[in-house]
Amino acid sequence: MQLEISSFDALLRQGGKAAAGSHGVDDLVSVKLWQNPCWLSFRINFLALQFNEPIYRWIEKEHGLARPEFVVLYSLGLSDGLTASTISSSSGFPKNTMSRAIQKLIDKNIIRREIDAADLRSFVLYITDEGKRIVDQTMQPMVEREKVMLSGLTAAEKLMLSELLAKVVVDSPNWPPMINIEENEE
Amino acid sequence: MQLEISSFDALLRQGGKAAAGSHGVDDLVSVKLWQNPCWLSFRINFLALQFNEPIYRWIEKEHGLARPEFVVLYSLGLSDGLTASTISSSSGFPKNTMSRAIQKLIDKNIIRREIDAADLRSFVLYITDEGKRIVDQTMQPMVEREKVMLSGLTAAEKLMLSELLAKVVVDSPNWPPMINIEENEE
DNA sequence: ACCGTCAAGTTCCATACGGAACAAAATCCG
DNA sequence: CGGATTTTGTTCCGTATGGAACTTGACGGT
Repeated sequence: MQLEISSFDALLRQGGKAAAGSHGVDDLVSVKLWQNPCWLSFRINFLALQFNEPIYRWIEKEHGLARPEFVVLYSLGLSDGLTASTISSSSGFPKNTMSRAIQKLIDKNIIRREIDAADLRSFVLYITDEGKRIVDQTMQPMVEREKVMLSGLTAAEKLMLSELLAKVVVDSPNWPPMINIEENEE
Repeated sequence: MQLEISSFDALLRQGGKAAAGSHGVDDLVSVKLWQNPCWLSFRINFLALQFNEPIYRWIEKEHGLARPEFVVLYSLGLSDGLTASTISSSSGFPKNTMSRAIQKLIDKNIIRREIDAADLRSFVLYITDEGKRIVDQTMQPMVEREKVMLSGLTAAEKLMLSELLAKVVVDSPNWPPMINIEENEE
């Protein structure tokens, strides 16, 4: 069965092609940009990679923290006093990976853990001064990397992009969970 | 050292907050949306996850293909006759991971490999009929997932988002490679 | 108050992952 | 031409990963 491609869908995935020309970008990247029914996921994944790869490589080298560890640390930097499961669900990492990361951070005195009197199963996590220091030192390269990635956009375009992405994220709780597109086999 | 936050940066990361309200979205997600100096990377990574997680779970279950395998297959579906290294560099997966994925796909008769007479080191990869069948069957859920994710945007907004993301991707070859933010230690 | 169910974290274990070393072929360059 | 260098792809190997089972505590209903 061939998919029907509406002309608007075609328009969508060609978005911005006219203005782009063929500057420097890799051949296969071009194809994935302009001849790809899944334009959104490619672009998002590509950009995520462009951010994550250098940043996490640098953090690993500079501070000895793997990605799951840094995710925990960064989350606490934004909002101290979280629990493991909260961080797990907001970040998409499974809870056992988070559990190990938390252990390592505690061993390194980067975070600290207190028993939650209200729920003896869970612990509340707090960032230490050492942890705050690391967050401060990593924030600069991260912000800088984002700035570089956005340097091709005008101020108005950056604002527009920020708004559109936020709007999609905010809408995410409304999406159906995509359990079994085809329930009808087996 | 505290970072200087310009008022435009603050505006940027608050992009779209007024219109959003506080609908359903998780507490920590809210914080990461609105109180996060790295608004771009969070939003991008969050959305990538929302796409990848259900899709790759479904592909694994339905077709027995892991993510690196499917990346190879999908790339060939868009542009047949690629080499391993091309796919590796465009996707961000290391070449040994791609190598293994290619082996598995060949074993499963999903792709096929021919010697490149012009360069005896490399192989040219082609998708088989079975491979085409799988691509056809997976395209529908993937496109559908994107459609769902974008359902909160108007047609004009979708087009704008597509253009902005494409523009950033096209600009990526111009970014400095971020080798050693601070060259001056060790 | 008790029992079944659910939620938070940990541990176990098989496997996938990716860095590094490697072999073979192409390319560069004097 | 011939040796140094780069590129392509594979293999090796230690480690991180994430599914599943498990422990402990909370919760809901009767």
